[in-house]
Amino acid sequence: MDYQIYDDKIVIKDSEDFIIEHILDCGQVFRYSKQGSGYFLVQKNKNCLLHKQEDYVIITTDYVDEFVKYFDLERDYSLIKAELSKQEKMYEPIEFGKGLRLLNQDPYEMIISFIISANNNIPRIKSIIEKMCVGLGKNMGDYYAFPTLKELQRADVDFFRSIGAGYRAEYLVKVAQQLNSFDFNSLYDLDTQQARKLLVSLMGVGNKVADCILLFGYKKVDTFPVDTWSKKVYNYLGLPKTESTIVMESRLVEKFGQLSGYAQQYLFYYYRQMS
DNA sequence: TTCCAGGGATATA
DNA sequence: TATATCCATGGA
Repeated sequence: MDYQIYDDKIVIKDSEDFIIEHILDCGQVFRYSKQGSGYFLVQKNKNCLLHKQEDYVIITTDYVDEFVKYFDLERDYSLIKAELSKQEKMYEPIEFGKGLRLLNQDPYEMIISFIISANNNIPRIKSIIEKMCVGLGKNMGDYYAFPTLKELQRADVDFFRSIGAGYRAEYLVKVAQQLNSFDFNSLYDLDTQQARKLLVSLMGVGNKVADCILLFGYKKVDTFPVDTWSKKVYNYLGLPKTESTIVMESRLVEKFGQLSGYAQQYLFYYYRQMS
């Protein structure tokens, strides 16, 4: 990725490998909103502003180093796309979402966010998370930080109900306690299967939510989260019929290997936007 | 009114 | 291990 770093901004030369809307709207991130001609984004307690200007994408932020990592700028997505495009029925989805990138997000934030995502839709997920941040997170002036674990533990079931979490309210209270003894960093060094096993021991985390945490929080790209959209994608790809999501996932990961996570994002974005 | 959304927990066999 | 049922909420 061709980019320049300044004190308070990252300047990316206009590229098919970085398109703001593709990155934000592919379902991996929830804390962003339109602001003027650009987008305002928050991760943990840090923020940035994204906008396109003539031949550049500008990321304005006080946390330049963090967001270079966050936006995965060191990775060459043209290679990933070239490789994936060789697969049948992949050319169109990749062309459609050619500017998306897999963000490097905070594992703890992913755990909480994707517990909320279960059997829910994206606008509601965003709304619940935002209310949670306003209610529990630190006031940073222009925005609220994602609540720390300690801040999260101050909330009870009634609070999570009041922000619309529904039956997930009890999961959140329970998992906030479980996370006291959860070694977040240890998962980076484990293989995907071992790490998944630890994650599904958490309340409200099943296979699919675990896969999202592994993919978006830990960059375990040999995962293919199977949700209601992926089930449609599965048929689109023409794989052997099955009702089992476990079988679907294993066939998808077998098909895409170490590029599974990337494939999943292009397909999810394409199929969801087309519907 | 029913269906659906980036599903998971629980009971049951 | 595999399947059936229940679960809050709000938009379509």
